[in-house]
Amino acid sequence: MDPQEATKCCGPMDELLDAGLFKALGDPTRLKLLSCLAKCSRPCSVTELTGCCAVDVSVVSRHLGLLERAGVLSSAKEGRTVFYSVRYKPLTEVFRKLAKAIEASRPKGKHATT
Amino acid sequence: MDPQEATKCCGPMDELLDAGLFKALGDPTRLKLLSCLAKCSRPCSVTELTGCCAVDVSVVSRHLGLLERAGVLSSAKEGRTVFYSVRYKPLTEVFRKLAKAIEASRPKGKHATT
DNA sequence: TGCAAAATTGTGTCAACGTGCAAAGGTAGG
DNA sequence: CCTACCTTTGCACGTTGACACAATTTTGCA
Repeated sequence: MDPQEATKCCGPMDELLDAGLFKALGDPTRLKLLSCLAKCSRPCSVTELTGCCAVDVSVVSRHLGLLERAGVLSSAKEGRTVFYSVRYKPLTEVFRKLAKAIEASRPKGKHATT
Repeated sequence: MDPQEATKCCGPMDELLDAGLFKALGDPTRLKLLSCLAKCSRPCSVTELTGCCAVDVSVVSRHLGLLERAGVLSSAKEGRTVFYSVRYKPLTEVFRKLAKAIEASRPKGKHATT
């Protein structure tokens, strides 16, 4: 198949390759927040999470909001504090499907797959 | 565990969460190139890949170079044309490990995992 | 040797992004 | 009410990133 034709036909990868998700994960500070949140294994507030990285609270708030809009986190307001949690299921699913799709599109034993 | 402490201890996710990789995948044009390359199931030249997206050849060249440096693609020069291929194995592995790590850090049956 | 093709690199432009600081919502408690 | 706390938003600044176009390099071929 030529790349020209490949553009038109859409395989299982196309709906999985979401630029928004990857862009959200493409920042060290946001990655740190996600890692922290995952290691805590519990919902954390914005102020708590601010202790994870060396930036202002306002910046953390913005990052968390972005991660939520990207589908990485979920938030739950409780009084005046907002608790963020990792959306484990969807995130796991996306990466698992992605691995599967890439694996599937690999031409087995035809080309070098370095 | 508090986010403060979580910052210091490094779990299996920390080495997997590479901002460089996600940043490389966080652009629609680059994603299109990757998708095209995967659907073709064969190495493609820069000129060929240019047919995939509506940008200049120079831009495509830069994108492909970036994807290669990020570990997504591999290149093989043949005469005056350069063929790019998807690095299926490492890419699949990263996403599979990522899915595993996120799944593992999920607190089973304790909090809502929306 | 000269020319054409393929790819890269240089340069300038414009939008998007990350950040800090200050101000502004909301919300619980005295 | 009034204050303190948590969070969000507005604004300004500097950096990064994507892009087009032109020039350059490298290679194959007549």
